[in-house]
Amino acid sequence: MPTELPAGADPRDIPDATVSRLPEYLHALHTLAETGIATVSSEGLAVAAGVNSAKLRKDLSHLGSYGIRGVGYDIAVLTTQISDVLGLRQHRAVALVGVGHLGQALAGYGGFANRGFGIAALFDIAEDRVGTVLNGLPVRHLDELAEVVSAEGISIAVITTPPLAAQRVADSLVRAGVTSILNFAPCVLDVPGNVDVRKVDLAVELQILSFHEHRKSRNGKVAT
Amino acid sequence: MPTELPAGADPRDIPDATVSRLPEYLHALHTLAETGIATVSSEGLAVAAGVNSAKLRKDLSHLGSYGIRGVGYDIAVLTTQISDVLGLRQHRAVALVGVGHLGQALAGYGGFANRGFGIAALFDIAEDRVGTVLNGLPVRHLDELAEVVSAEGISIAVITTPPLAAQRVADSLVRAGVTSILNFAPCVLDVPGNVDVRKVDLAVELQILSFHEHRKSRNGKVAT
DNA sequence: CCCTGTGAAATTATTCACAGCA
DNA sequence: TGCTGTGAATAATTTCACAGGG
Repeated sequence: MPTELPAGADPRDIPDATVSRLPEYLHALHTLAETGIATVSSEGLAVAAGVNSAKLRKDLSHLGSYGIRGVGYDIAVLTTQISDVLGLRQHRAVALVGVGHLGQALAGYGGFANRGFGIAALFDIAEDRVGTVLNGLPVRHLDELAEVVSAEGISIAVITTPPLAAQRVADSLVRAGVTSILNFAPCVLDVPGNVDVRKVDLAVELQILSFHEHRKSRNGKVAT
Repeated sequence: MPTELPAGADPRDIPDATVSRLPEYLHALHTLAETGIATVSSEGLAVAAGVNSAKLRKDLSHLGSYGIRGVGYDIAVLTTQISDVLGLRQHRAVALVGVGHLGQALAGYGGFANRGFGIAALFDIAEDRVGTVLNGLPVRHLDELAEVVSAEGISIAVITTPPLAAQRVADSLVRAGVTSILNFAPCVLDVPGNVDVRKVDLAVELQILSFHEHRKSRNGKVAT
């Protein structure tokens, strides 16, 4: 048995849809924990996370059984369990490339540190940005990437560059050993199969909302 | 009621998964148009958009048939068609509430204007922000929301406030007549059923990547 | 022929509904 | 009795594979 598998849950078997909701559950658990209560029912947690309770129970069942029938879930236990599955028990260092407006906003975003992440290094190529200090972190030149990634043990990076630079940056990141990328540049990245990419495109989100607006405005009946 | 549709595509019948990809196709089409070519095959467009061609064809089939067999799609025609379905032929005014770091970054994000959106108004409640000017737009007090939303014909809003303020802001937006919300605050919003909410949570995206990192690091094989 | 459009099959995700334990 | 965990039913999405038009 090569890799130790703690109990019940093989990460390989957790469906993507479930994985994408686990962070929401974790966040809801943190919020509930602050109110001082010790346990929560699937219905209570589901409401706090904005899903229905059947889906929540099914999701949690993929992690193994950690609830108490007739009572609910122990908030501390479930928090630990989900953090464990998500790999958040170990602090993860993140590199951010592209210190424009969005990059600066993310670099200063308090929400990361509270949730298991720390921006460990900032990179850019603009002469007037390299060397400045942001939130206590120096902005380094992209040329130092490989060195810093290795020194800081970074495996996750965020790209907030203009789209034309993004592919080149992604190539550098991959060469430096980064294996997960969060891409805010509106373009498709071409990376090796072992590298995970998630994309956030702000304009796309608005366009999806636009579709729904449009649909609503055609609301009345459309006669044949 | 008898909501029958005249021709081509009933927006009601376009699956969510397809809607969420249409903006990507549109973006890819714009990029291709800049190269000067007039038509593109499903395979070519699929690569540009980062999906496989069967999925792309199935998606486009929901809009009606706009391809030419043996040739591909006319880029101009398909661009118009998708823009139409997404409701982007009419310019949509967007309000942004919460002019912190992220809000400022979004207010200055050029990507919106190019893609059919304009930030039409900025709101905040902090004394030292209200009255300042950002990118040529004045930051108004949240109290003016209803008035401005009505005057500017705004139906879409972006929330970039701290989570504790977000629900209150959402309530105000709904009262003012906004029916689509893009929420960057890490919290669940409670809104009426006719209001669409999309949520973008930056920490959640990182946590999902963390899961995949964690999985990779347990790499060795676990025998069945 | 080439490439679209699409039924049919396969896969994935959600919801139901209830057995069984605390 | 209340609530979890889960098979079974349903729904949504993706993929296959090929008929048929240009």
